[in-house]
Formats: sequence, structure tokens, C-alpha cells
Amino acid sequence: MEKEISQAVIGRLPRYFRFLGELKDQGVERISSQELSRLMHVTASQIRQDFNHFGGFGQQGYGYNVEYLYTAIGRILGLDRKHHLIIIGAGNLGQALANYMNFERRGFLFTGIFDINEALHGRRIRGIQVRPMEEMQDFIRENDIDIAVLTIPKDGAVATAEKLVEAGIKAIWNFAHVDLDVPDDVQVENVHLSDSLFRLSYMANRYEKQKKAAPRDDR
Amino acid sequence: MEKEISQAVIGRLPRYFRFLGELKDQGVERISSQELSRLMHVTASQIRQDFNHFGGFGQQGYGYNVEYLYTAIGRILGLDRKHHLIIIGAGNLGQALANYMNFERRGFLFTGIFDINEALHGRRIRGIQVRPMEEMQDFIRENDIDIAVLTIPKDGAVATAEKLVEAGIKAIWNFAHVDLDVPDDVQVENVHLSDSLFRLSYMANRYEKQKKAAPRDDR
DNA sequence: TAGATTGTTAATCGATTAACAATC
DNA sequence: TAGATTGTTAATCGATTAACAATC
Repeated sequence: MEKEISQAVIGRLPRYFRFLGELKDQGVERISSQELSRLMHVTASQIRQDFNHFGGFGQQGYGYNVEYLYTAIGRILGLDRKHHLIIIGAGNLGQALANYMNFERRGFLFTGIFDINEALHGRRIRGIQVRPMEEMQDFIRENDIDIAVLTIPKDGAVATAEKLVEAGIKAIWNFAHVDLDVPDDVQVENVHLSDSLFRLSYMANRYEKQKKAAPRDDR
Repeated sequence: MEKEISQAVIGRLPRYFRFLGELKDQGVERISSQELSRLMHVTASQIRQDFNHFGGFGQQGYGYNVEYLYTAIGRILGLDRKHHLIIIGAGNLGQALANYMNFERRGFLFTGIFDINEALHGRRIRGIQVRPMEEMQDFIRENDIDIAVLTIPKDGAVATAEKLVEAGIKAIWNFAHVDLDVPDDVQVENVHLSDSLFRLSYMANRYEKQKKAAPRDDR
């Protein structure tokens, strides 16, 4: 089997995909690692290394075919097939994600949404009715759900994640403000919004301090 | 001046902060790098290295004082002061973030929200009325805004970011699906939700394939 | 004082960059 | 064929881990 791809590389794939998508939309047919390098602000060397993890996409003397590369990376990311996803938690964030579903276009189909709050049960969000949590496990089993999106407060999140795993979920998109402990064969991708905001806060803060300490130094 | 802290370290700070907060809430007074290591699934060595970037927080033979360390990291992250933030885009995501403002507790004050859509103008979200985009720049200057949260579609994002910078914003929390090009003294923290979802998709996909290729191999 | 655990230096590991031969 | 640009190996850089002397 191919050697394991490092997290560093995987982390960059969606960004490549995004840039290639834009190029494709602009009608660009081919691009060299050097041009792409200038565009994305990463080294041409890294680009070539990254692409080569998945086998040669390019052609010496020519570069890369944008459309081909775009499709290939899409396939690597699993965007060539449908995913059924459910959202756990019909609060502000859950609803925003349900509506925001620009993801739908990419094959991520919003299939169900669950909440403990009885007042919400039966209410429809983008045509899908909010269901009580008790129905979650059966729903997953019956509807062939791939991905669960966790948007509930941290207190319930760990227990709910366990239930998801029990019902056979293999991928959790976790917006809850807590780290989940799941078996090896279950993938978790965290979106810890406050962690992100704090990083921004640090960066802004640090820069300010530097400025004060050395007001002449512009870089 | 102290040597530059690497992105790798900065990226971990919010997570430390989160775990220390939980420990503090549980009434834990002190903790060694080894205990914290077990809890967070990172090496004790890394923990000690990380903390030492900011000067000795610990004490030989004792460990680290949880409360002290928590406060120290909080200060490093800039959580000991108030930040005024505005949200650009009063769509689903913008509204969710405005309401979600659990951040408020941490000193990030939701001060204003803007949208191009006239139908939304004057409407109140968490007591704050939606303003037209034209008022954005003056509002920033008059209200001492630190952070702008960009939740508009990608097409308008680049131009809007330019306006933000023009008005003096130094920190942008970018949810738009595009990379922003800003001067060196402006910090951007990206939350590219689809990139995140695609990574999850890749991970789940890859695991499945491995399973199929080598069904016996459990790890 | 003895035991524990940090702070810090040194060793290892992995990821990024540079270089260049292969090849379109 | 000459020029361009990849694929890939080698060199460099940085981040992580190990080890241990300093010290509470």
C-alpha cells in the first residue's frame, strides 16, 4: 500500500483544490508549479512534492493540466461521491450550517437534524424536520449516514459522541468546545471557534506590543 | 526582545488554556507536565518546552500551579483585556456568531453588525441593530473596533477586507471562502469551513480504503 | 536530606527547500 | 533539437522528543 500521507500535506489539499477551482472557472488550462507558487505563496518545490504523493499529475516541460488536477484532488478528498450528514443540535450554529449548506453542491447532503429541545421538534429547517435525540441512533442506521456534525454545548458532547460511535458513525465534524475521545477508526475534525479567535487575539496583541517596543522597526 | 514564538506553539496555547480552565473548575490546584501529558495526549517534554517560551511558570519538584498558569496563558492570549468586534454579514453564520457570543465572557464584545441587504437594516440581533455597509468605516473609527469578523460570500470579501484595513482594523476573523491579501501589520485568522469538511472527508475515505485493502489489519 | 519535577541542552525526527537529472 | 518543467534525490531547517543537571 502507498506510504501514509502526512497531516501537513492533507491539510494543504483543500487549499490547492480551492485555487485550482478558481483557475478552472477562469478558464485557465494549464499551470506550472512556479506560477501556482506565486499565486498561493508557497514554494514551487512544496507544490511538486505534495502532488507527487499521489502520483505524477504533471508533465515535464508543460506543467499541470488544471481541470485534470482539480478533478484528481477532488477525488482524493472524496468529493466524487455523496455523503449523508446529520446535524446534532438545532441551535444557532446548527441552523446556520444547515442553511449554509453550500456543501450540498459538493456532495454533502443534509439529511437530518436533532435536538433535545422539544419546542423545536417538528420545526423544519431547509425542509428537514428537527427530530428528538432519541431517534438519532435508529436514524443513522436506517439512512446510511456518513458524517455527524456536533453543534451542541460541550457538556453533552462527549456522551453524544459515544452514541454516534455506537450507531456506527465514522466521521464527526466537531464544533463542541471539547476534545472527543473516540476509537481509532472514527475520524474527528475539530472546529474550535474560540481557539481560533484566541489565536487571532494573540497575534494582534503580540504585534501591537512589538510595535510599542520597537516603533521604528517596520517588519 | 524575546525570540519569536513559532506558529506551532501558538496554535497549541488555546488548547492548554482550555484544559487548564477545566482543571481549575474541577478545583485542581497543581499539575505536573506528566499528568497534563496523559490528559492531553501530548508529550510532557513538549509541554515543558512550550511553557518555557514564556518564562518559567513551574517549580521543580512541585509542578505547575493551575490557576496561575491558566491566568498567565490567558494574558498571553490577550484575554485580560476587552476587544470590540464587529460582524460583517448578517446572514445565517453572522447571526449565529453574534448570538453564540459565548465569547463575550472572554472579553470579546459584539459591538456592531453590517450587511448590504436593506431588508435587514434596523433589525436587531442581540440588541444590536444591523447597519448598512456604508457606515462601516466610520463606525470602526468612532468605536475603537479591534476585530472584524467576515462572514460574507467570497465575492465581496476581498474588497471588504481592503476597506476594513483602510479604516484601521488590525485583526480579521475570516469565514469567507477566500484567502485575503493584507499588509503585514494586519492579522488574519481563517476559518475555512469547507476546507475543514473536506479534510474530514479525506480522512474518513482513506480509512475506509485501507480497511478494504487490508481487512485484517486493525491499526 | 531525598524525591520529584522543572528548565534546558542535546539528539532525533520529519517536513521543507534546493538542486538537478529525466523527459516531455 | 532546445527549452521548459516535472519528478525525485539530497541538503537544510525547524520542531519534537529524550535526557539530565539544576533546584525546589
